[in-house]
Amino acid sequence: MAAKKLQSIRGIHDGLPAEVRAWQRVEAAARKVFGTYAFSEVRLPVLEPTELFVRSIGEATDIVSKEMYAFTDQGGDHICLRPEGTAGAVRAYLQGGLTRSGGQRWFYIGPMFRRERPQKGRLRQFQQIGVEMFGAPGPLEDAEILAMAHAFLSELGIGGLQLEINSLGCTACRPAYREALVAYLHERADLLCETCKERMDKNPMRVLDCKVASCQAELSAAPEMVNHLCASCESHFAGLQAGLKALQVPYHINARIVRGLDYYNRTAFEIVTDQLGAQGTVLAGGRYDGLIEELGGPATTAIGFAAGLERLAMLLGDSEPAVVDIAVVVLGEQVIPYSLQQAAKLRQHGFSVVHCGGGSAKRQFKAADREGARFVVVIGKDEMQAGVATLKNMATGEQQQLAFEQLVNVIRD
RNA sequence: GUGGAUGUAGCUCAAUGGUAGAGCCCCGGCUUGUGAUGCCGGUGGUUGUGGGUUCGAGUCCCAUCAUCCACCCCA
Repeated sequence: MAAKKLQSIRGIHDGLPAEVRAWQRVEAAARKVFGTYAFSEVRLPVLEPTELFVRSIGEATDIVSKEMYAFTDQGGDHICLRPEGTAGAVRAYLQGGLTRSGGQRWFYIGPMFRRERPQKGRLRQFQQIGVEMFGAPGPLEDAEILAMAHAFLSELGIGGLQLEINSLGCTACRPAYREALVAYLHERADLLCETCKERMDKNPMRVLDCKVASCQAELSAAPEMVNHLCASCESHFAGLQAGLKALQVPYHINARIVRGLDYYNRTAFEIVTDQLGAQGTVLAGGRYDGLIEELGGPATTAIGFAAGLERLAMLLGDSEPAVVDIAVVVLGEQVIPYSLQQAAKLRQHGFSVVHCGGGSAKRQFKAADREGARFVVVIGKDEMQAGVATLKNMATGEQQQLAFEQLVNVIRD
């Protein structure tokens, strides 16, 4: 070992083959399901101007105030590694001049960066699968987006998930609710935990999802946003639920759901599991009707969500081993060039083929077994001269001599 | 950022302050062209790193790094 051990940065992990296979299962499900809803993939920059997140997520949020990898580059520009995907998507939507091109339905898959204390299901570089819909006026779009999220997770076959929805109200009704909540909290301030006392004025809605049991007890009678919605938010929320019922998407209302990012309004939702410890949110999102205007575009309704790729992959259970169809075992130095040619031909038929590299038959069969090869094609001097190969089925142990054309058909079955 | 637990072979783990081990993996052998079961042998560790205490430290102390768990936050 070298003088100094070189290792990855804290909280930033390598995607080794077994893990990447699990990721690919998640990605494949996303592409398939999102495709059926006519969403298109976009690939957006990892590096963005720091200002973008300050203006969208909000300066006071933890993400912006202490978790961003932000720095000044050699030209003096303030840039950062993106901590989430929505702001960049909006920026691209505006920059791409798409505001007059009708509604946009986008999804993306890629790394995000947040300098948090690492934990299970919480990394400093992690991957999100995100969905954004620009031009999504009504509750119908909310219901369809949620149905799509539900279909995506169903496609993955993950059980034990729960969809929770809430309404955060809008600029018309939220301030009054907020006042009512703050008043309620102040009445019993001395019964709340220390962090909640701090949160009470800074971000009172956050108190609602405090995990301290005594706080939750005090909150049982707290005013809930759902009961303070203005008429239009009220009907929006009702419309969403009607849509979910029509689409048979199971859900329940959780008035405690709050979003950490400033730009959300009305519909907020989370899909949670109890199998991931403290990091149980597997997918979350909501409506953000004000953000596009906030970033300099025309007033545009929008809704989206993001799912944690690693978290989903952890719920998948053991992934399938890599598939190897054929291992080529070659016996005799002089047969090696010929065996290489035959391996190449088998690959042209679309099989995954490993060449065992010669040497003793025992060594090569052992290697074939380790690779999990379904079949072994044995080529020795005799086979070469006769233009055939010995095909062994590794599961059954059966073995037969066949011409290459026949052999291809046997393996296909 | 706060609190707690843990770092010994590639992996999972042993080792009353007194010579660092096992299982699995890997490599080779048990007749000439046959794996996954058996038998035999072999490679592989400055015990995360740096200090300290001690005649002597994997073991005790301090620091540091990393992982895990919880808080916090969030996907």
